[in-house]
Amino acid sequence: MDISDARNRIVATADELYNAKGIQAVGMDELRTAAGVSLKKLYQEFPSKGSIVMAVLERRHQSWTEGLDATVRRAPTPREQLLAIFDYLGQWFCQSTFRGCGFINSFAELGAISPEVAEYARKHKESFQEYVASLAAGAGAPGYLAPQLAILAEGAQTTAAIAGTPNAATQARQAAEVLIDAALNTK
Amino acid sequence: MDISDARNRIVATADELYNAKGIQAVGMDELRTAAGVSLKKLYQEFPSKGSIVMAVLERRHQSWTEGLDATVRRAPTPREQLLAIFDYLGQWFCQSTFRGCGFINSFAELGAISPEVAEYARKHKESFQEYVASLAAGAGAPGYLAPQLAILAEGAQTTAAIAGTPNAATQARQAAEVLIDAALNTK
DNA sequence: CATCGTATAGAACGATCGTTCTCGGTGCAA
DNA sequence: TTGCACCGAGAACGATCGTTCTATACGATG
Repeated sequence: MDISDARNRIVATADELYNAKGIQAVGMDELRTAAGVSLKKLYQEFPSKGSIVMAVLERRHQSWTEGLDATVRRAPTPREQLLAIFDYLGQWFCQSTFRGCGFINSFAELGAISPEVAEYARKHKESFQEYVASLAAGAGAPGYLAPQLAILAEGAQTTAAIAGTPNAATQARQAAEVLIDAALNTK
Repeated sequence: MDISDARNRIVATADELYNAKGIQAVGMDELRTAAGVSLKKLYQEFPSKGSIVMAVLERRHQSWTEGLDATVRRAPTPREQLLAIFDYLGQWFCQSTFRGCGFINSFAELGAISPEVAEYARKHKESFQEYVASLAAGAGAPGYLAPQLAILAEGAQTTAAIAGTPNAATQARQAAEVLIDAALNTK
């Protein structure tokens, strides 16, 4: 087993467990067992639980960004690229492991007591907003459209998570269509 | 001191502390000290921390519902009543104690390990959606408008919380205006 | 084979959690 | 004054947390 192989497995396992049960509900021993590494190796790879949490957030950010971009890139027109954001959300919501946005959740759980976590969540959302803004700019939309679509996407995530149904994705997508067309026509 | 007076102070203090630091980060001893009651009285009023959490959620639900309705009722027309939702959010976001929706936060923190909390958060969001639906119906809007506005409201809450700015309220309000007018015109 | 460095499983540690118990004081009734 | 029922402060308890330490097994090297 490679050394970074163990590292990856630890982070991947932590990601799953933290998502399924919440960060604070998963102890190091449970993570150790699930990842199949010794406690010593765990602390050899990471100095503390907090650093594992940050590594999980980085992993989530990368996974989310790549997955979103892959879906968006399949859309033929700038307008459909903006709508593809909500298709990506729809796929995500349908996964059985979906339990809400990991950044919203970690912010809610640890944001008040961990400046690192709060800051990383802020950065992640900021990067999403910039991504939406770049797509909106590509569609020739006015600047106010992107924040509106980002808010729709955020709302769809929490609504889907708490309601337990993926309906919010299509509802948000239809709303996005109205907002996009209105923004493009009044331009 | 009345017996229910102590109860109210416990719940009010727990509400503040849980909101400020997160539920799991506030121990019974800290709550006891802040509320100024003995540990014995605390457990005399509530059988467990979980029951305090549920009492806090009930308090939040009542406070939110009443505050929202008071703002909405001041609006003269059905259309402006729908928009008043976002004015209410704007006021809320500007409070220094604002740290996101307490139900989203409690769901993120405890939803996976406490069916009670998850269920109550679901019920709260459901009641909000029904409230929006009743306002939308009063404005003569088609049925699909209310979920769209509710998603906007949810998104504004998480965006404002994580970004740390109240901007999302006005952005969501402007988006709501577009959606409302589009829905009313195509009817 | 003997030896040594390393990795492992799991015990142990201090801290903190939610919860309960004990002790000492206080007000009231007789 | 004496007895008694309550009350608050905080010690105590068992569990669990994150983290570290120890004892044991193993594998490579001479």
